[in-house]
Amino acid sequence: MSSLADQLAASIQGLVAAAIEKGELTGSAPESIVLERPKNRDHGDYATSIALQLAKAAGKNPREVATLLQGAIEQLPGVSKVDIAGPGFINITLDRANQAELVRAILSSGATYGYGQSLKGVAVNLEFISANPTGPLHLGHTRWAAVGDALGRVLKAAGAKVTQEFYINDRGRQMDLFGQSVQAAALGNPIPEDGYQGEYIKELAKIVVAENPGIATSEDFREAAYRVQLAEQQAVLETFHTKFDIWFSERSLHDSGAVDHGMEKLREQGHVFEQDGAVWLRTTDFGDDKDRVLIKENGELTYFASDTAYYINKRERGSDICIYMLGADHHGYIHRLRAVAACAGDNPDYNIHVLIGQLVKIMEGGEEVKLSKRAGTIITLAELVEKVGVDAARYTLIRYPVDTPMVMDIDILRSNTNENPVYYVQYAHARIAAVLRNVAELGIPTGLDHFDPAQLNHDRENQLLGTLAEFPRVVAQAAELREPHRVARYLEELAGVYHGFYADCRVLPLGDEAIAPIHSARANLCAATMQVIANGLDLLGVSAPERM
RNA sequence: GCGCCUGUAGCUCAGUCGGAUAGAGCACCCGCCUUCUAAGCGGGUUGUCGCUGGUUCGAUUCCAGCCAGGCGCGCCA
Repeated sequence: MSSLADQLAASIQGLVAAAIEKGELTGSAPESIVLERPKNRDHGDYATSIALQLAKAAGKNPREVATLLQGAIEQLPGVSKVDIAGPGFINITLDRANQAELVRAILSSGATYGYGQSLKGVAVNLEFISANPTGPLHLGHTRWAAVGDALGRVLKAAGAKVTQEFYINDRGRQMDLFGQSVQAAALGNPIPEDGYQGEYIKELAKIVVAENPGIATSEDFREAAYRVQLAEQQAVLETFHTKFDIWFSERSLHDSGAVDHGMEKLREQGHVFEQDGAVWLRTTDFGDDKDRVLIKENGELTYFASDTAYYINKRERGSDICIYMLGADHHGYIHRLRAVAACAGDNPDYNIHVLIGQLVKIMEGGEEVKLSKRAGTIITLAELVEKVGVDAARYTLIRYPVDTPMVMDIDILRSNTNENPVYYVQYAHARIAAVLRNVAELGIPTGLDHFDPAQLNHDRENQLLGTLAEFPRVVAQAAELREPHRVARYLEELAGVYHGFYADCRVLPLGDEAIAPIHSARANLCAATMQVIANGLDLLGVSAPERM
């Protein structure tokens, strides 16, 4: 389903091509024409600068070019007026009744309004969080838990086939230290140097001992505590509405032979070499600043070897695009991972996409809460949710682009005020729900056969319709750029426009006023708005309450 | 030294195929509920878009260099 704006843009492109054909213009027609929504509402519903772009090649004044196109654009269906402004902008005003047909489209599409096909048929592997199963998920993981899950939903809405995946780092030295730490806690011994110090280690020790009487070796402690800790992470993410299709164990990568297989594949591609007794991957062929070791001199595999094998494994499982979401402290991995893709014979500009999330600071009571990754004072995902709730936590983390560092103020998130944007959006939804309850009670007919689009000609209604029309574009762009925050920002704008409409356009009959077509029309407009807010919040994994 | 990210209003931040007078919230001031949810709406005040050049009809946006801040650069995991 293409939007009205897309249809218009295509039509205008046809007109430009025709003008060139007829010799009225010289130069080549652009591949596509962009219709933008002018900031200033006096500039119509849509505007294009196409005349300014064409003027030079045509050897004409931009306003002349615009004038040339003006008449033909005016004849297009759904267009009521075309103005030329400034240096040569073409401002288009839509026919209002025609625009109001959008309400019908939204209500019949329902929960899928806004969904598109831009990534149809593309299989995306979305890996995020991927924590060690050696402790609770903390604030850094939480940003990805929210953004990653929202991005997955957005990509699906754009038609992609998405696999959300959590890579469990359950192999290596950190796991051994973890086992030794839990064992020490259970026996009342001091935690080893470099071990895990947090309070939760003691709790794990108690659980492990209770469930496994007679447990003795640090390996057994490691395995038992691993299971408990992983289950806890899974449970917390469940409450945070973050879902994974696959929990992928690093161990399984080795056990299944996938690492050997990956290594073999890289050898075939000719980028593996030996030096100083170790086996290397020549990542510097593809932009990395140094080559990377796959097998150490002592014969052990590096963590990097797992990474490469895992990438190859994802691709062989059918993923076209592998998206990695990493913390800022891992940004050194960008070139490395892209080089891995290139070494495997892939196109790093298409098959792999590394997103880097900057750090999250958390403020409470005017002071920064310090984070310490493996020691005591960790703010965990569970604690954050306990403080502010799932909706506020998710929404706040999602509404900023991930490449900017962000500050979460616990005090603001706790407050039910306008400073807290999630309430602003949810309130709009609840407000509409209340209006529609009243509509039903008064018996105002709302079926689409009672919907007369010509009733909607107030400026506020027009503005609301224009904003609703943008939603599919926003979703497509959020998917394309991997930026779910765009959906959140759009919802804030939509909520604002609705509140403005609500202030000026009464939906229910006033006093003993008779029920008229305008009431049905507005009720349907409200229902359409509610649908779009609900769809948008769903893409963020945030609830859309009927009452607040 | 190399690499990634950031620099927009007093504060927190939006703003990508380059567009018209650079936006929002908070804060500050003033209005609006005896009929739809005031967690709302309307109005007022606030800017060398880090700096310097380049590209062009036009640059906060693209390019180069510089300045400032954050983070990282192991045969660790």
